[in-house]
Amino acid sequence: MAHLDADAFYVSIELRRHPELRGLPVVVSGSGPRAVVTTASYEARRFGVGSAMPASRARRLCPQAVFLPPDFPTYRAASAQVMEIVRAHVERVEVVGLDEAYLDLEGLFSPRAAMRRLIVEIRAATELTCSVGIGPNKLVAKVASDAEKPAGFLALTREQACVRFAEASPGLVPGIGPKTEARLAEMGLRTLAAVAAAPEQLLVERFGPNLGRELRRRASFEHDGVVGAARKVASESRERTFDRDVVDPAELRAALSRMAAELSASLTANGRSGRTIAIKIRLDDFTTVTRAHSVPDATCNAQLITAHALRLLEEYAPSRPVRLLGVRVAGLTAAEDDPGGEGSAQASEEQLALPV
DNA sequence: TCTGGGGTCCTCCCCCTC
DNA sequence: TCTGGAGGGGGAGGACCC
Repeated sequence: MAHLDADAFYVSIELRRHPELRGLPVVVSGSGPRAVVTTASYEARRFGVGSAMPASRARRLCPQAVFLPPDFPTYRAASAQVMEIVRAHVERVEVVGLDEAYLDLEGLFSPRAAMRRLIVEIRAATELTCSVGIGPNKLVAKVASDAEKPAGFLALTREQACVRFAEASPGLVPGIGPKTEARLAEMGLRTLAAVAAAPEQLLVERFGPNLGRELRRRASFEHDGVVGAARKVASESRERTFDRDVVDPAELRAALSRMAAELSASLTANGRSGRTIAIKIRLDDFTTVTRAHSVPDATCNAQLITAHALRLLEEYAPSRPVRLLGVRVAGLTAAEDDPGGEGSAQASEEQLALPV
């Protein structure tokens, strides 16, 4: 299997339109006071700027960097172009986000040569460079593609991956995040080799049967995931972090109503509807609360989603200033799964359920 | 330093039903 | 009639990913 990952994707696309910025530190980020960095060029990364960092901090670390706003429609179009080229070379492709994909290389005569040709073709057609990792499973392929970025190309067996990354911290492996890494460190397990060698019983006692066993397998680069098709969408949401914390209930209601209308429009346009309506509230101290309510029939109706969201907000009645507010519809069914649902043309005639 | 937006999956707990 | 366990669904929170 291979993992293909475009290098600094958003920044690279911006550099196509702004070639004069090549070689300079460039950062793609939002513009508000609470924006975070979406992508940084490798020149900016040398100053310590990285993804998900507050843009304010990025400016302090690298005041000379050029900050550009994200342009997602253009990134989506570029992604589609790249994935079209990938699909012309490989039959089974699992796209993950805009900038990466897993490829099933089974049956290819010369997988490495095929991947070399693919990245040359992507570069010629799009001016974008990619890194590629090849391995016996998705986990090895993913870690291998990250190992020598940018423009990396690395093929490893599982055993080679275990040796090469033995001393790396557990967080190198996808699925082991900062929290799990910290808990492992508390147990004295600070490297992948240490986690792989830890008694399974110890990990199971600390993390439970599922995660405990999975951690040990991942640290040993064992993985049985297949290159699959895109998963069904399970939920859709709209959320917004306010530029300043909001106390006024009327302002919160207005923001929530706007987001509910926007979400409803998107669900309707995509023929989706869902049974669970939820709100998300982040307070000024960063505590995050969710409240949800399930209705008997799947809906994408703006009035209904808004009414339930407002009711959940009213019941929670935030006791502190609100930093973020959001609305989500989950338990989605597509129109073709649910021909009588509100995603269909009959929706307008349907009796609306009142919030209880 | 002060932490986005859009998602998925897992776990725990509670309640209801059988 | 009462009690207890199993199992499912919903709700909440958390970890993780791009």
